[in-house]
Formats: sequence, C-alpha cells, structure tokens
Amino acid sequence: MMLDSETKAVELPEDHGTELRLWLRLLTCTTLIEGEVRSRLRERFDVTLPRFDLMAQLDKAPDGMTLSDLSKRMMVSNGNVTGLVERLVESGHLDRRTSDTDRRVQFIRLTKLGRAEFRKMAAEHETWIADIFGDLSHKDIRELMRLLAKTKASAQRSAKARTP
Amino acid sequence: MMLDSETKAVELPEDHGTELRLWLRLLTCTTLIEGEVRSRLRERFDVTLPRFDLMAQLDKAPDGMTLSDLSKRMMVSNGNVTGLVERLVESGHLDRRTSDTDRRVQFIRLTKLGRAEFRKMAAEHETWIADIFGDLSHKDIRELMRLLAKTKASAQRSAKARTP
DNA sequence: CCAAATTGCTTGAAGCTTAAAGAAATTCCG
DNA sequence: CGGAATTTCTTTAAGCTTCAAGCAATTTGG
Repeated sequence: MMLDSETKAVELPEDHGTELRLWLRLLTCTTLIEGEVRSRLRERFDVTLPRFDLMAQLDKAPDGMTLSDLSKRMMVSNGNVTGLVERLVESGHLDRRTSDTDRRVQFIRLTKLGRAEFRKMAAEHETWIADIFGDLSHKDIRELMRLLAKTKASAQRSAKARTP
Repeated sequence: MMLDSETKAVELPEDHGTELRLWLRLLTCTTLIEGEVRSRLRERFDVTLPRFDLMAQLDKAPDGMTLSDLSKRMMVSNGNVTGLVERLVESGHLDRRTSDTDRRVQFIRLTKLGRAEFRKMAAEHETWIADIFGDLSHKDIRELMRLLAKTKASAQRSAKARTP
C-alpha cells in the first residue's frame, strides 16, 4: 500500500467500492445483532450489554483480572472500565482488591452473586446467538470464521502500519 | 428453532459454542475497524464517526431526508439523531427545513460546506477501508459479502420472530 | 365530522464512551 | 542511589446512545 502509492504515477483514483460495501455490510450485521442482544438482555435481565460483556470477561478469569486487562480485552478505554466496574461493585456483582505487591493494581472478580447471575444470563444468551445465526450451515460458519480471522489480521496490520 | 424446542424431549443442552465464537469474532473485527476509522477521522479531520456516518447518509440523498429516515438508515434511536443533527446544524454542515405538507416533518440536507467537507473526508476514508481490507483477495471479499448477506437475513428473521 | 390511533420529532434521565490530563506507584538505567 | 520514564488507574469534559414519556400534527375508521 505504502509502496504502491509512492511507486504509482501520481494518483489515479482506484476503485475501492467493493471494500467499502463490505465494510458497510459487516457493520450492519454487527449493529443488527448487537441491538438484538442488547434488547433481549434488557428485557429478560434488565442488564446492559457493556455490563454483560464485562462480566463475561471476568467469568473466564476465576482469580480476577486487573482493570488494564479488562480494558484491553474489551477493547475500550481505561476510564470506561473504571466507571463500569464502579457501578458493578456498587450493585454487588463485583469485588475489588488491591494487589499486595503493586499498589497501583486492582484485581477485579465476580462475586458469588455476580457469577450466579452471569451464568444464568450466559446460558440464555448462547441460545439467542445460536438462533440469530441459525440459518447458517456448519460450512458457512467455518468459512466465515476463516474469513473473519483473515479480516482481523488485515485490519491489525493496517492499524499497526499507521502507529509504528 | 421454536418447533425444535417443543418437539424435543425437554432440554438437552446443545452445543452452541461455534455460533458464539463466530459472534465474538465478528464483533472483534467490527470494533477493531471502527476504532481505527474513528481514530483516523479525529486525527485527520477532527470529526466524530457518528457525524461522518450521518453526513454519509445525507450525501446519498441530495434532496434531503427526514429525521426518521436518518434514524432508520443509521439504525439508531430517534432522539440520538435529533441531537446529532442539532450539533451539525450548529456547525454549519446541515440545513433543516420543515415540510410544507406535514408540519411534523423536517427535511435535512447537507449545506454546501457540509457536502464539500464530507466529500473530502469520504475520499480518504475509502482508501483507509481499502487498506484495512487490503489482505483479502477479490474472492475472499465476494465470499464474505455473500456470507454476511446470509447472516444479516438470518439475524433479521430471528429479530422478527421475537417481535411479531 | 370527530375521537382514537398513529406518526414525527423532542426532551430528560441514566448510562456509555472517548480523549486528554493528571496522580500515584513502580521500573529503568546511568 | 536517584531522576526519568513507564505503568496503572482516576478524573473531567464533551459527546454519544438508549429508553421512555410526551407533544403536536396527521391519518384512520366509525
């Protein structure tokens, strides 16, 4: 890409319409599904999607995670996580403990209540997702997984190239 | 799905892990790309992604659109669009005019300034997207388009089934 | 024609999100 | 050791987003 634009005779406007259409379609799919999941979470459990996502991360780490880990995994800003955690501690779903060896670090865990509620939600959530993707064959799914992995790698390469 | 769960002998917990993993991967891709685009828009043009998206919709409708149309196309709430439009009118990018035949309706258009700025941004934006998807072959793109179309249809079917 | 339902938009409260700046603790390295 | 850089987390301001309630205009169906 960078080589191209330097090698090329000035700048013939190329056709990038297909990539753009692909991106818009990808975005539409995600927005659609996200909205559906958000709605069902609110309706069934009166919980927001960000809270569910945060609890999902913690459920995978029984010994807890730091705020930084959470922020990296969830791909959101640090300050965002600070606020989310605060509200979830307030509601009794989370537990925070300062590290013994590094007083900057906080370990966050699900409380017993938090874990129990999350597990209940997660079970239903999984069936929603299965239904939402229900018209795709196993082969479709495999193929999508492969192509999205490639997409992710491509996007990461592009992002990295910009921020050296 | 509905038939299944009624026909089936109570509820054997099925394996829906692959669908869930697919959803998470889809979400990761979108979040990654969205973040990258957001960053570049801010850096290059000091504009937010929602404003860019809104202007993109309007650019396709030279005669203007109503707030409801915008909200449907962008898949966000009505109130959200009200605020976005307000700020963009304020900054001179948008123009609002009440319909002659229905005094509830407002037609929103890009101003000359708005259109000029958007076109400049859109041209660069398209090259970013092309680069972000740059590692995908034409065949990959065609295949992804097809599978995402199927995904979208499946998600819409699922959403519709829930809200009759 | 008119009451009821619908449509288009706005408002308000709560929560989410980012970017940027800053505070506190730790690590690096000369 | 000790100052500089880095890391972890919080705070702040601005903006985005949803949901629910509400207002005004229009359409619908008796």
